[in-house]
Amino acid sequence: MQALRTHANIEPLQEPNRMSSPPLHKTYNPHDVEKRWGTYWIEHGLFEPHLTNNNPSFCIVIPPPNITGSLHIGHALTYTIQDILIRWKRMQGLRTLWLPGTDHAGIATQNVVERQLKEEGDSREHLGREAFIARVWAWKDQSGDTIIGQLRQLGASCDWSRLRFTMDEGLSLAVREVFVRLFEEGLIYRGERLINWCPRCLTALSDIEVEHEDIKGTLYHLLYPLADNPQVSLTIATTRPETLLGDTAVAVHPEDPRYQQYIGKQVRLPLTTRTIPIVADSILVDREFGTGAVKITPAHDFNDFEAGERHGLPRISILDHHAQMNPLPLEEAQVDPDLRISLSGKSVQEARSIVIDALQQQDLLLKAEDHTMGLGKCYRCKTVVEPYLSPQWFVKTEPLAAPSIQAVETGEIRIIPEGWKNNYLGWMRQIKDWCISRQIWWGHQIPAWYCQSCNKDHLLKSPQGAETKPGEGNLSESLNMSCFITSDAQPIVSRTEPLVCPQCGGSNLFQDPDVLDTWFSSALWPFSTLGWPKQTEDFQTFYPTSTLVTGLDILFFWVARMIMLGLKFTGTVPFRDVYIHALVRDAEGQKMSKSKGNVIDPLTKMGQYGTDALRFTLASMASPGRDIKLAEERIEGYRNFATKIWNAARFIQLHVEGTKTPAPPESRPFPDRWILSRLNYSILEVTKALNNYRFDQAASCLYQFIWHEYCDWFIELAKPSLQQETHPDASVTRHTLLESFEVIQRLLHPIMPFITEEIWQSFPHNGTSIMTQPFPTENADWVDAEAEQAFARLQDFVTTTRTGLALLNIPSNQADQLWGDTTNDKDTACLQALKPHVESILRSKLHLTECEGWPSGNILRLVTNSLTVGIPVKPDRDLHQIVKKVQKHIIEKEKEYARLQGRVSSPAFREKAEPSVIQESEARLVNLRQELALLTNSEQQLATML
RNA sequence: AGGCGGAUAGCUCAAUUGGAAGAGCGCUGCCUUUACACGGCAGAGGUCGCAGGUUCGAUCCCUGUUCCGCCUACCA
Repeated sequence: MQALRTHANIEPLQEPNRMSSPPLHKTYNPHDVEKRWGTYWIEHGLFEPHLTNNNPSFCIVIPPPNITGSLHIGHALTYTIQDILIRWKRMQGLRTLWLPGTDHAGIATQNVVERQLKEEGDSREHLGREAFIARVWAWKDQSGDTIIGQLRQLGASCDWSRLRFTMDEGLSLAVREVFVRLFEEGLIYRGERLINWCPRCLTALSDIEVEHEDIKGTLYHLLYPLADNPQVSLTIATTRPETLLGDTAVAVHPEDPRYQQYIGKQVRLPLTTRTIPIVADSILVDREFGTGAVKITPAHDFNDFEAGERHGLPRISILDHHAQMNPLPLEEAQVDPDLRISLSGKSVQEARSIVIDALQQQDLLLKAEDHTMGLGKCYRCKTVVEPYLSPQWFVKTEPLAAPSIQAVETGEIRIIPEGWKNNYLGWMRQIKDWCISRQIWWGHQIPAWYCQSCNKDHLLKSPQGAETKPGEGNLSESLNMSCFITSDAQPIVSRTEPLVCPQCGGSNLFQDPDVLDTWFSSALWPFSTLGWPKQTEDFQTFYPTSTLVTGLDILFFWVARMIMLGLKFTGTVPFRDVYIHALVRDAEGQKMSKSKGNVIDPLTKMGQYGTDALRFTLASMASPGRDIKLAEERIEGYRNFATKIWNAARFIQLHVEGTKTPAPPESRPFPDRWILSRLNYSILEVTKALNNYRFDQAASCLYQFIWHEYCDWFIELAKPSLQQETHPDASVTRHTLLESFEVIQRLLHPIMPFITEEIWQSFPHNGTSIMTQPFPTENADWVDAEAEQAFARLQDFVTTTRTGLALLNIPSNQADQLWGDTTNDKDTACLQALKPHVESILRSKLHLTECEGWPSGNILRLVTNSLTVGIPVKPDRDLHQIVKKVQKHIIEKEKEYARLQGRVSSPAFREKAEPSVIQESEARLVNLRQELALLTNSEQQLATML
């Protein structure tokens, strides 16, 4: 640790200079303070790592916010936590880098710009691909960095000179490199699969981009007559009757006695002229559910798709990319002509009621019952997602998952809190292939090209299902119209654009129109941002990164995939620790959303209460594994804390100003030794908490120590000696005040960077910034158990005395006035009666040796081992209240006494409990007996006076 | 449907190899004492979700149960 202090990034501790610094303003104005130091830090390059030394590195890559985003409270939490870690490690002398950047957020950004175009009466299709992309870039340049500015406001000490964007040249290079290598190894493939399709965004989505929601639906029981005996029908249960037009089989359980005789026969598919087979499938069919007979619609249901594969069934897709019924496939499906006409162009909902009507007319609808079912929605636009058969690109994930599972199992990557580990492992173990192609324009276009000559038979397939050959119509127009490239086309995958076809030498090539899933480039973030695939200095210094801080919501989207691709391409884990923090909710525990109007805007709160207050609030509530319910009062409370610190600083400044900075004393009075010992303890506690990612514990420890020990006791005790210059302890106290307060600022700095910098700078100091001062470490010289014990007794004595005063309703500030009062008889009698009561309270808290001479006049004199104090008192003449209190006290004590006596007299307890426990219990019993005697006595005396 | 987590003061949350329940906010009372009323001092307030079990002793361990939250999932 000592060695670290000499490193260039950290300024060694020095005697503070004597230069007079401007004193703190009378009132704390967070806005001024934040503005001043926010700029200062950047101007002095304090966020940049110093590469010239050999200290260990510490690196966090930022979870890149979307360029469409603006800072919400969840961001504020995650970035505050990261900044706390970064500032702390930087102060500890590590080569520290927090690498910032933004994500191009494919679908989200495209949606934003498309919405703008719509307002202008324009459209993406009308603009064309190139112009549209140019338009998105223009939008990005204009408002894409909003959130970066807001991050700076938050005090985030990112190295802004290394700002990255997922579509930067370097990052795009990494994307291509990874894509090509995965393709070459057979880990990326194309195929016509059933995928999740958003009919509004007109693109494929991966499994995890679909949000599930339970809705109330209907389970329809439909009759499918046997082809050879229409008198007999199978009853099929379905929630989606409209898809029956695409049925290609009916499945029953092979061992279901009800249906065994029908297996292999045909049914007539209602509303069509087709017949379909009855197959046996034990995987698809649950005998208990519905009727035990299931329709198979391979093109519209994921299970049916798989069942279709097992039985070699054809797939009939009856919906187009807008999830509307389309004439062409309906004709292929041999739907009744009249129905075909009425269905054409209808949405799923409309089609459902038309189909139900038609079935009813033919008496083929047996019944309809309520049924809750899961419904998938697009995570970007909340539109109902439709399973859709289309050619897409996939990553084969299983070979990538195996090492990723191992990395977490062996602890090479730690997930904190550990509870989420199983979540990760469970998902990884049953991972599915990752659909990475998106039918949008904004993003990394897939580096695959097609030769029109080599694929001349069927190259394009329209969303309506029609296949066209190259040369028929305008190619680029077709691609604009969301045509798919058929899955049997041969892609040429390359790092650079090929000029000629390697097969035929022809030059009629065009690039795959799809772009990659946004999360594909995010998955490379920890190494692509550091320069990979080049072996840059940054990459070598900072990779693998140290800690990844994120919310649970992107564990699978992002974290899992970073681990998979990081291991695959760099051979090592991308980070050591994954710290997963909670989600922020409002005070009622509701998820914050604009539509609910319960959004707490961090920027507003920062303006209102100060950034430090917000940061401290977030830190204090970041307990692991729990959602954070943010109540505004908490921010207010910590704003008060900031004010308290400010005023403490002013107090010290006021009393040290103009005096010589005191030399370190040879010996200190015990309150000074006490506060240093407590400070040392706090340093250990805060460090321990930060080491364990317990930001809540660090915060509450700081709060408790600074407010309730340093301010409430130490500063209060310092006052008498500071206020008279001749006091023997004045110089020592000044030194202790200054010294400990400076350490406190450094200890607090990671959480409250602005106010601590302001205070630190306004005190005598040496160095550029508190940021580059060493984080406080343990100081064994400060440990003083004796002083702590002595101080605890003092605190107890003072507190108890004050309690006694309050009990007698004596305002402490009236003490002086009362001092000379003459005593009257009634008061004396009252005090006499109360004596046992007060004494019992005092006795239970203090080790009183005597409680003498009381009442003597109206002076209460208390004597303990070390102190004698005389307190002037005056009883309340209305005794009723006091008697009530005494009686209540007695009841409580009696209850406790009974319980304790039961325990102590139990033979089992005596036999089995530890001796120390027995002793303790017995001692307490004796104490209680005494107290009870005193109290009862007191009560009786008081009662006679009423 | 499965998995995980939570249930402790009016609110938000701590703590505990099982042995007298703790903070903050809020509330009540007193106090404008030259750091701070965004303050000080004191106080009230808890069958530690419900029911069983293990134990001399359970808020803590076990079983069951009820709510709430989250994650995963193909029950048509």
